[in-house]
Amino acid sequence: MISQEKNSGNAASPIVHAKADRANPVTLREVAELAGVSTATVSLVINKKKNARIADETRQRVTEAIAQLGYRPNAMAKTLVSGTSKFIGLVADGVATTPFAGQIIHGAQDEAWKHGYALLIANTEGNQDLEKDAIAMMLEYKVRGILYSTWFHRPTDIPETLREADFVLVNCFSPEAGTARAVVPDEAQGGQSATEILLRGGHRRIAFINTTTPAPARDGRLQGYRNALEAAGIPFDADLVLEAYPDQEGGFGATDELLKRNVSAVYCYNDRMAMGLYDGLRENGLSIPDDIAVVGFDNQEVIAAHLRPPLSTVSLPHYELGAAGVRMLLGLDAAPLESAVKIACPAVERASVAVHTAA
Amino acid sequence: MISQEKNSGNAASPIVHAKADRANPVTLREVAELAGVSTATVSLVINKKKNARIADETRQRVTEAIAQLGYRPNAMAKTLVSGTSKFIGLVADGVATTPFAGQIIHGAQDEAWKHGYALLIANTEGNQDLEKDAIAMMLEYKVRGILYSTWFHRPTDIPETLREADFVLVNCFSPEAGTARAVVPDEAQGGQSATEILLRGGHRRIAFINTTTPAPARDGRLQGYRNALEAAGIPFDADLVLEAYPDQEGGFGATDELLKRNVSAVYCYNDRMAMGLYDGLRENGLSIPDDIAVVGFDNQEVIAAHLRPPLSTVSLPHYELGAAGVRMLLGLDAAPLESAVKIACPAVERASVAVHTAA
DNA sequence: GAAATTTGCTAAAACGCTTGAACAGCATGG
DNA sequence: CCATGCTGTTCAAGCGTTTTAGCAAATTTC
Repeated sequence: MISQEKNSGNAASPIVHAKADRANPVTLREVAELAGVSTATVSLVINKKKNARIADETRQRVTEAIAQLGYRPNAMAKTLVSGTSKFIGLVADGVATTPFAGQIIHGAQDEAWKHGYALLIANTEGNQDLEKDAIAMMLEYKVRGILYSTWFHRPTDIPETLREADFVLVNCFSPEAGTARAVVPDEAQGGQSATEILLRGGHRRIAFINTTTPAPARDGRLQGYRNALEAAGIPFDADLVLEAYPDQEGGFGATDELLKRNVSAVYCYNDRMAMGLYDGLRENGLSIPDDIAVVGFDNQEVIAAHLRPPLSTVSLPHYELGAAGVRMLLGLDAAPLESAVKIACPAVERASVAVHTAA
Repeated sequence: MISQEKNSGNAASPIVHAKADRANPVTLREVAELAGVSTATVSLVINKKKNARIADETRQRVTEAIAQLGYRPNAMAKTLVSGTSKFIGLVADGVATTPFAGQIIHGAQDEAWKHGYALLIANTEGNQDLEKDAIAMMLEYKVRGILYSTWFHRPTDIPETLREADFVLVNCFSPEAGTARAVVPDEAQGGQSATEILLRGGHRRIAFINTTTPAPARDGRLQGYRNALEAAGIPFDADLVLEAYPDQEGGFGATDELLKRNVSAVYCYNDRMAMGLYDGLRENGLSIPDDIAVVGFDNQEVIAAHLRPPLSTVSLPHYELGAAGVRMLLGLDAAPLESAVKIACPAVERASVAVHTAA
């Protein structure tokens, strides 16, 4: 009476059951009809429900029908019922402004996938309106949660709407502690590791060319340098800390000042400065690592691995940040509200620091 | 009788109407109740239906109710009804293997967003199974279509399942012509532009250091070189075409051979080779651009813009590829099946080629 | 061999929304 | 004043799933 769909038996339909048409996808109902069971049964079979009692023979028939029709579940319908999707949103303020950001996406995507989630990304280029829209979109699509990431490590304000979702800050943190979960690189440990590469190379007079731009990295990387020296019993000499704009030109330009310091090794705030410094040292007829050893920070592959000589440096763990963000979001990793979780920056040793032989 | 939900008037519910609880989102129905209308009306107001006749006063009340409750439509429910989502899938074989890929994502994301679509990305790292799963997932989420992209320009096989969706190949193409829409960089034009930079610089004897690795780029960039020479009336000299592995070491290693050719300018297959060549030329005491002018290809920012001197090169239009892919998918741009659409590689002139004064 | 239990399956409601048909009330035209 | 046409709104079906309660048949228990 109500539904005349079940043309069970009564001729007419020549069972053509063609494969999914792009516009008319195969539904559960059609599978059920072909298998001669109810949609409930098909659903139970598909989802391999533990305590569902289905005869092997039936299960078999359903499986065949599914294969025959090329059935694909409609995730939207599923989500409607369950209330939350298998999406994790990733809001980035610069997907590709830097080669780095890609790695955050990459890490997040891999980890999300591992747990059955797909990544929904939005690039906002820092535009507040776009950001708001992006978050709204994600909320509408019932994402499981949102990763809010920045392309360089910095404090950030938390957009109002973000609080409507479950979220984790990635590569950034809230200035007001205790209000958001966050994961950031461990700059101090990184700075320490960088310095230690040089210490292991036998160097005692080590300069640090820091950036002029205020950032957590600036403070952290300096702190790491001091910690390393202290641990090695070398007094900190403020005169050995220079500052320059954090790019090639900055590194190049710092060469002269550096040479006045009479050091045997330099730790640069980042790889780009190191790249500039390479040019500067070369112009002064100095060779790396024999005359001066150099380490950078960031491990920007295209640069670091291919300079001549290849640059020893410290990796910014972007991939790991993305992955850790997802784990924290899903509650798989501890995610304290009080302070950001710090991810280690592993040292990457290459030829820009000579191996220390004997004492 | 059927529904006892409409507690219209009959006491009991103390109209607390709190704002959206994360677990219990506000629904259309609640908005309707608060505004004292039916859900149909609310829906009509929200979607600003053209031929819906709604009194201004009603419209007003609904709008207020929405604001008051902080209502957010459930996109999944919407999609269920309409049949297709506002998603565009992007399958990439290396999201961040290279800084490039990020730009494809970026371009696709911006363009998609512009048309009200969100990007669903999946990184497969070339893994076939992952790829299949990713495409399946996208199909289940009823994506409007899929962008299938590779991190370097190359022919590709089209996964079986991809054909179940509307799709466009980005930065790759099908070896069997006429079977898929595709968008790729115009390598030949790029090679020609690169060579022309040198020709404009007054150079006549121009070497080309090509890659040893077979790829459309290898053929296209060489063709462009030949086209440019021909247009300038310079006979092609096979002796001026060298080959090397396409990285810094390759460029560096090609220096000696190059110097035997007695040329005044070099066009390198890519920026990384140019970077290596810089080192090689420097070691030979040659200066760029005075002794030898250099152009690269790819415009890999971190390298090209910051070498000393900055490198003239040609951009791979990754951002545009992503954007064009989306437009083709949505039917906004022509998308012939017969052959891939080619996107121009614009020249980027920097200081590695001196300006030509006088003839 | 009746009662109790287990097995295999289905009916139907629910998820939140859209949309065409329908309807009441009112104004207009003849 | 009846037919007609608007206007503003609601009804109710439907989108493709999941899931709980329930039912008939088969099997076991005593």
